Amino acid sequence: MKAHINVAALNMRGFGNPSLFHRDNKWKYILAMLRDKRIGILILEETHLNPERIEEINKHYERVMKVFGSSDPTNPTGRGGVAVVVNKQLVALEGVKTFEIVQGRALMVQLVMHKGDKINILAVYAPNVSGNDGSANAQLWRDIQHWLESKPHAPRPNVLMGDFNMVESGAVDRLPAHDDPEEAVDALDDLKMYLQLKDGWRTTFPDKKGFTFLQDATGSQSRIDRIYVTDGILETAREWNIRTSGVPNADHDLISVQITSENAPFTAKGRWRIPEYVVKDRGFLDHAREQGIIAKKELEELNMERSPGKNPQQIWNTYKQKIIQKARDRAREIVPGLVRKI
DNA sequence: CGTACCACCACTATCGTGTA
DNA sequence: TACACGATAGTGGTGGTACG
Repeated sequence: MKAHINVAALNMRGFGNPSLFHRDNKWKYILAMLRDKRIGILILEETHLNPERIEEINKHYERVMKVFGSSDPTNPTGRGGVAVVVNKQLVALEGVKTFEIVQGRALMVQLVMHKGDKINILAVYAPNVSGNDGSANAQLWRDIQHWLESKPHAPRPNVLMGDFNMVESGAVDRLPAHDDPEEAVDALDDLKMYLQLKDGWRTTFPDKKGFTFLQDATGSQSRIDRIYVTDGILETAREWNIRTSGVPNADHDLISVQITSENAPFTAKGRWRIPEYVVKDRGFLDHAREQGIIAKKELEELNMERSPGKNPQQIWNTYKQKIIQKARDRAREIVPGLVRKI
């Protein structure tokens, strides 16, 4: 049984050839990506999908994926558009709900993970800022917040991801470095605070330079594609990645993360067990062996004579306590190491 | 089917002008 | 002098249509 799921986002820059069967159509690359990278949920921007195209895709790829989309109101096949693709072979579709918050720009999907946990993913494609004018970009964040405030019974997103078309800190997220308009940064900040969300990649790599968008013409790079999550999700999230997508002519990279549902085994009320990555850890194994030998020696020295302070049960128990303590210590040491390795 | 065309889209850089 | 702002240019793509 799988407790974790790969979530990814990509700006796909159009549909490709208008025929799904044509070799230059992009959707077969999307499918290949879902399979190769074992992506359960994929967020797409600049999809240029109208309802007819969505229907066509859902028919053609019915056995493997389901697409939920929101189209630009004025030019659905020509600009913008967000979509959420569910890999049917990895994620159950029962109980899925969608909320179109801003047409062609913001679409929320609620999915039911195993054990009934719900995950609410808000997919966004923000307007780009032009020069110093961040007003359109800022407006999207305000529109989303107003929508949420006016619908207190709608789900709160615990994942916010997509193409933000701006960065929070120009010094580290752009090359050459430059800040984006304050209006946009502030509006996103407000929404972040309202939803208690954090930039997962930046939290994991506080000073690292990493970019998701390269403009060939100018050589400038930026990290305008991001994934924000709640603390609860951040705790167990792994594998924050920026990778090439394999989709032709998509000039953004694929961003992804592996998340675990909030009540998943590691943090559940259920019995704690030694994580797999600790069981395989050399430091832990050596310690377990050493302590085992010590315990065995103590047992032999007992020579079948028991007393309240010294008996086989007690020796066994202290042995177990020592191993568990070591496992917890190693787990704490290993996890940041794993993250750093990525 | 491929190609040629045209308007449009996305994103960044740069340059001139006004203001502190 | 420094910066904010607005307009514009530049690059390379897209989608739709027409044409062969």
